[in-house]
Amino acid sequence: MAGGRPRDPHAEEAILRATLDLVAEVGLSGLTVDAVAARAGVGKATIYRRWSSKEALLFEAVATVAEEPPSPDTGSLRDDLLALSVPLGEKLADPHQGRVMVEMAAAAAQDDALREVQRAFVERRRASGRAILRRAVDRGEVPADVDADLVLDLVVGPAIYRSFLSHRPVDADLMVRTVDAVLAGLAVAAPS
Amino acid sequence: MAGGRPRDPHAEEAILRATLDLVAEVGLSGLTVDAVAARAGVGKATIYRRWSSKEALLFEAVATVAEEPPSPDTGSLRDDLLALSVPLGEKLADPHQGRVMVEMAAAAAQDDALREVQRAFVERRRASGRAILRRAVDRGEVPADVDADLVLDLVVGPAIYRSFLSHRPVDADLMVRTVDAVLAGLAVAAPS
Amino acid sequence: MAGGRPRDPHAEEAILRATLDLVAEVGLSGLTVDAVAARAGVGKATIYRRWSSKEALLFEAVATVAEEPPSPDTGSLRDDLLALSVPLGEKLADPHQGRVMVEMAAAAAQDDALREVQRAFVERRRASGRAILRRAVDRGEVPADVDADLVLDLVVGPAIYRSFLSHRPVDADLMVRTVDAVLAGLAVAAPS
Amino acid sequence: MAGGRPRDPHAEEAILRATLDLVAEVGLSGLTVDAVAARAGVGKATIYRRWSSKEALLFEAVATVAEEPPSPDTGSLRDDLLALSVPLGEKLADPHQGRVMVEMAAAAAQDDALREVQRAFVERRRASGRAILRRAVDRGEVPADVDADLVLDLVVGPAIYRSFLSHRPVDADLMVRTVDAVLAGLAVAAPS
DNA sequence: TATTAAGCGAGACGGTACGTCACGTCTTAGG
DNA sequence: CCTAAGACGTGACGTACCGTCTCGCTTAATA
Repeated sequence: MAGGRPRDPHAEEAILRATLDLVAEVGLSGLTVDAVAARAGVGKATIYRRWSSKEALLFEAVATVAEEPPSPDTGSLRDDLLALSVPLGEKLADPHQGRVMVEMAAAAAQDDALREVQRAFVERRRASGRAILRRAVDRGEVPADVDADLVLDLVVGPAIYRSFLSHRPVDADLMVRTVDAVLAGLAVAAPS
Repeated sequence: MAGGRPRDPHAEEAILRATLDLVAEVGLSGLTVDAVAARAGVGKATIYRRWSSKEALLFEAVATVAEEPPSPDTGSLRDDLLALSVPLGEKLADPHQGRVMVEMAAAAAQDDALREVQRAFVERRRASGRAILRRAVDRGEVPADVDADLVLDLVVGPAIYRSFLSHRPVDADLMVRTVDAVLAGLAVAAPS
Repeated sequence: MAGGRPRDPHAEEAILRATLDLVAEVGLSGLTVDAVAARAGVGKATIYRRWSSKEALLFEAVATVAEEPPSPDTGSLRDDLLALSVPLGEKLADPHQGRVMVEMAAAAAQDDALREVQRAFVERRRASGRAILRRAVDRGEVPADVDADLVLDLVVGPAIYRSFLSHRPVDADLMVRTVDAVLAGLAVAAPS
Repeated sequence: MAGGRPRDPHAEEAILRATLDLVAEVGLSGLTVDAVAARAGVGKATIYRRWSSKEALLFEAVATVAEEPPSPDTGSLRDDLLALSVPLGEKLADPHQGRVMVEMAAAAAQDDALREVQRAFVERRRASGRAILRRAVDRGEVPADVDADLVLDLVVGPAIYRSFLSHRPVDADLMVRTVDAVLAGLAVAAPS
């Protein structure tokens, strides 16, 4: 048993593009499936056949354009961490992207499936961060028993906190000072 | 001309209570103005007369029940910081409250007025935190040029980041390890 | 046992005037008590203290400006009837007044009290018409057993029917032809 | 491009039936679109997709159940006219139907489109009446230059006037006496 | 003259219905 | 079986009026 018309890949592409365009224009909360369908020149059913909700659609659309997490290996822990955190800071500093990020976080908070998607998305970036720390351990820059997860939380947390909750500006300088403060803590914890 | 029947404070109270009850039951996204009105035994217009949106209503309801920010003065920077951060961690660890927090953050991201309310709310807590650091400076625990804002971001950020974005558990232990890591950084920055 | 402030006759007058102005502008269905109160510079309670509904208010407002029914006595039945019917035709021919009349009829259809008011209002005009016919009988113009009520119904009915239901124009010529046709019927019923 | 799901004729039917049921129960003014939707098991949008107002809906519902205008041909002008007017009299005599009729007239007075609908509805009945008179002319019962429109206005007007405005009872006897009076006028106008 | 009961403008109150919007599903005809 | 189009039932939205109810004032007639 088989056959039937195959799904049109053009439709998929058009939907994702329309989604990104619209979310940039009106935000996640202002996004409507009707508008996506109209913009993409597609029936609503064609969207729901592929995604279970507009949030799921947005998550995939965002994933589509998200570049691979950077895996920097500059030989310096500080530079590696900055290569990881500065792009995040730039994303949060952009009002559009920052708003969409917190709206996605809110959506994920209410839906187990989306939460898992977002967790996995973040985890991929964290894996890259753990690799950075592993190399730093190998180089002797930090003690072997460093709590990599906590270090990453400390590097990333302040920017998230500022952007999502305390509504103070995020910029590159913040990321630098954050990394330096965290490294200071690692140094004292591991004196020669 | 001044006249007119004054607004009924009982209605105000009933609305806020109904809002809190309902948001605890169904979350911000599941909250409807109709339901609040019904639960409070109030007409919808009575709600809209006071608040411009259900988000604004929720913000005030939450502010109403929010206890004053703790102003601990234990004589120890570490204990003071924990007194500040552990209650936040507990709030985030509760699925209900954590979800509502990120939903409120998303709402604030889309509305200037709400953003300002949230910013002020957070700022009051941060002021308490800056006082803690000032006292620590006075005691000589940390150098006078400590960047209090960054320290507070580092203390709070990881928990926010975990709860909102990376969806890993938050608990008291996390708060302790975070504070200790931050203090380690301060120590090395200010060696005797 | 004592007084209390007497009702302000200025308020009464202002309310009735505002009602007539507004009903001319927006019709009975578009009339709101709030608007009447605002226009009259009066509290809503001051209106409800005097009238039980906006329809009752309108009925009294209209009665206030309604001139006394004409009691023509030209010596000719034809002229007397025309003196009675032509002004009605003019009222119906005016789109504003015609619309308000049918709206008032609809309101009266739903409310016993208003129906009685309207019935009495019409009855006063009919009494004048019956007097006309009585005089015509006295003059020997028509037989003594003429059914005055039916004659009046025949004189007035066509204009009402055209205006309310069949939506064809009403004009003075219609009233003349109607009266002449009715008189023709009377003549044959009372030959020489 | 033509596609799209066709409108469900079952919904249409259910809506019209619910409308008639409800208007019989509560009258036009007591009719609510919500109630129609609930009774018909239909969403409100499904109603608004087809009709622009509850009045428009009612007009169509009434038209749906209105029997074709009688086209009597008894060979007698008197009997033909009675065949036309007596059923109208019965309709007006019924409090329910009479009330709805005047409410519909009031609605038509305020809306051009509805007025045209009602005008056309009445006109169809009037055409039947004109045919009656034409045949009477052919038979030589009345002169060729009879003003058919005026005759019909005279036959129908009194009942309308009584029901809508003067609030006196309408019954079959009234219709008979009206027709006889009108015929008397025609006879004198056309003596052998 | 002091009291007092009712009226006053203003406007908030609990309701009800409005007409709109977006949801996610379903039903067409056609490829 | 997929497609575009678009109607479907559901349910919340924010608005507009309804008729009632305080408010803090007059304003006269009564005691």
